[in-house]
Amino acid sequence: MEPETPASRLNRARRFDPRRRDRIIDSALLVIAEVGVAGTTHRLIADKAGVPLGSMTYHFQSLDDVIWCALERFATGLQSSVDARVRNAAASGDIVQAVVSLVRYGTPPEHQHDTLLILELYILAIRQEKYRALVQRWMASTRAAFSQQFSTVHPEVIDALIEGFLIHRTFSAQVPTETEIRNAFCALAGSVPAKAQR
Amino acid sequence: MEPETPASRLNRARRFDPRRRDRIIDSALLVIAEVGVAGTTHRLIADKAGVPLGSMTYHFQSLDDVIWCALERFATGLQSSVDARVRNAAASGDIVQAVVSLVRYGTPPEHQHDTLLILELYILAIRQEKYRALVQRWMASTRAAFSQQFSTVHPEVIDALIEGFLIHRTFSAQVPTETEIRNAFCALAGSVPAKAQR
Amino acid sequence: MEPETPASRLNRARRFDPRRRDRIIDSALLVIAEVGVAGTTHRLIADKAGVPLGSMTYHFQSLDDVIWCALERFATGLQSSVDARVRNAAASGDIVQAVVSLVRYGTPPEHQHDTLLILELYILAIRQEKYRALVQRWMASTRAAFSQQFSTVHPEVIDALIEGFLIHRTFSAQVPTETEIRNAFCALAGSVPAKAQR
Amino acid sequence: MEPETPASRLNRARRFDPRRRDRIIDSALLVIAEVGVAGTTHRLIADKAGVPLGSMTYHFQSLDDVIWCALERFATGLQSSVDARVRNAAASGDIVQAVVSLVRYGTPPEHQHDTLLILELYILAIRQEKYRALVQRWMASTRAAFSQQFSTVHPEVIDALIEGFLIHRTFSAQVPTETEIRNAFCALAGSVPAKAQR
DNA sequence: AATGAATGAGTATTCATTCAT
DNA sequence: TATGAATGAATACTCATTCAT
Repeated sequence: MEPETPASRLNRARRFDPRRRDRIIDSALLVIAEVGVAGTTHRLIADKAGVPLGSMTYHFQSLDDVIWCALERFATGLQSSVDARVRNAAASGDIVQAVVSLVRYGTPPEHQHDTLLILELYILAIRQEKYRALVQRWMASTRAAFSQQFSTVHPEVIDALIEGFLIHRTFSAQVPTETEIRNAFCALAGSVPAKAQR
Repeated sequence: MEPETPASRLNRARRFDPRRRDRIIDSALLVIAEVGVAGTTHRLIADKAGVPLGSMTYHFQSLDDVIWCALERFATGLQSSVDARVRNAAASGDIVQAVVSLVRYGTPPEHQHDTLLILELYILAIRQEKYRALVQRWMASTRAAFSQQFSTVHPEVIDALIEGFLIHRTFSAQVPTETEIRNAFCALAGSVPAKAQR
Repeated sequence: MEPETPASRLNRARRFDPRRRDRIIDSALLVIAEVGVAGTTHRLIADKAGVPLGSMTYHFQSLDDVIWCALERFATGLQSSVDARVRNAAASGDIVQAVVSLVRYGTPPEHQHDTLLILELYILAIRQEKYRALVQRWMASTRAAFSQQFSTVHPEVIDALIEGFLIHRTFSAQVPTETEIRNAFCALAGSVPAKAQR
Repeated sequence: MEPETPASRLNRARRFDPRRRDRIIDSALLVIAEVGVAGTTHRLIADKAGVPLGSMTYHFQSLDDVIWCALERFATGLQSSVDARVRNAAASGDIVQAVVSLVRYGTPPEHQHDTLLILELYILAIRQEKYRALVQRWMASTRAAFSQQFSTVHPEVIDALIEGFLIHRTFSAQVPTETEIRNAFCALAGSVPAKAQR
């Protein structure tokens, strides 16, 4: 037997873990991405976060509450990421490139992870007002960013094409090339396509 | 008490119901649309179909099997509906109109019902090869139809825009007008927009 | 290993046990008397009845439902027992003796068992309308029986004295003798007491 | 930010609250009356008393301990109240009136509150020696008071009738009138009834 | 062929109690 | 001294699936 140092005892009992709530939310997001909202359980999240089962309902009112916190954090993060990308594009002057990078960001696993969570979010949004409001907030923010940059086209149209590309990328082995994507957005925006622009 | 004739017994017990399997599949689809794949149970489907619980596992290997049969039927039906619409458009010469009608078909409740099932299908497709193959088969078929009609643009691009419009229509109060949709598809296809065409 | 006869297999699996619901109710009553409504659990009842846990919620909607069925059966049984006793007394002409026997019936354990269940019933009756109605039905029936026999006194008074004797008997080492009880009821009824009667 | 004086800190954290234990006991009694011993939890009592959860097990060994303290205080209070009433009656000479007032004291809600606690107490008394002793102590004290006043009848008989009236009053819409109650006690005591007495 | 009684593995959730601070 | 974060044992309940009839 090892002599029990204060440190090891702390580790064993893991009392006072002020970031535990946050860690649980992060783990919840991983679990949702892995097994879906449907398959998500207190146990899976607790195991992934390395916390005892009782900790789940101590920190959250219910499983639905955990899932809500996780997906809200996810949506907020996504929204900031889109906003940042569009702001950068505005600075550099190439909004089309920003949009193209939006639909092609990340490695396939990352991409799949995000798409999955977005789809789960949509399904919840259809049935629950709380999620619907979240999705609408997020969409409105994205479109507001677009409408400043794309003056000639309804931002919803740009948003729809991005959505479609993002989702289809997850399933389709045969995806459009970057040039094709760029041309599509240029066509929608009424501007000349990529090559001619340079 | 009436003497029990073979006929009355037949009626009572509802023996020989060759369409029962079909009725169960239809009910399953309704249940999935109502409560999601996650909330779907043998009991709910059996109740909706008006069949005894034991009937479920008599006619289907498992609950997953019922869900698969239901969603496969749904996807197949959707595919035929799209194919028919595109074929009609080819005959009439206005493929853009066909595509516009695709994203605006149905009353809002019908639309929501279908979008929900499509989203559920996508989520399953990300995790299960069987569903992924189904989705890819369906997408391939749709795109084949488009590629015959839209010669100047990758059919995936048209498909993506349709997808985006369909999904966003479910959440967004503020959707593009028919003219805007038409213009978008015309722009992608490289053709002149709606009004000028006539 | 014994060869498995059809009978032993039946025993092992215990399928098709048409009286199972009844057995569960009886066991529930035993459990309630042992540990109180508060301490009653699905597990305790299932164990006592020798049925698997899943059987409980198959036969009953909820634990409250089991408890209700058990206490309703108990109250109904008690009511018949009182009615029978009073009817017999009416036939024999000695209603006072019938009442005395009511407060002294049973061995102490039986008595305690019943008193406990009655007290539990009262507590539930204070908070839940369903139980209150049951208790009132039972009281009304008892009093109707009394009012036919005791013409000179409000039956509620007789009933109250019985109630008090029954409850106190459970706690008090020092209980009144049969003669004292008899005298008390005679006094209430305005008739001459026991000894003089003979 | 204000500098934190000893006084403000005292106020904030509510340190030194010598009556906290008492407040908890009072709150416990309210909770028991509301939800029963079965439904009583540390959390409910702590909330009602406005103390932190940790305070419960700091001031009491266990939940059972809190409940015990609460019910003991209740029983003691009840006992003093009965004693006082009987002593007053002795002074005024009308013991029957004292007894009648015992079974008719309080508004219906008060009455119900007390009856509930008494019933809870009885149930605990059947199963736990500690509570049984408490109940017996209380009963003995009451009867001692009666036996000084009612010389001709076993005090248990008087006590039983009071008990029955008290409990039935909680359930029965149709209760005896004050005159009937008075007559009943007079009959038991062997004295002439109310009106004739004056 | 068809059923529904039966079961056990699994779920979310509650809560008395512990204990580092 | 007093607290609230933490825990694990226990709870009611759900449900896919099995299988004797």
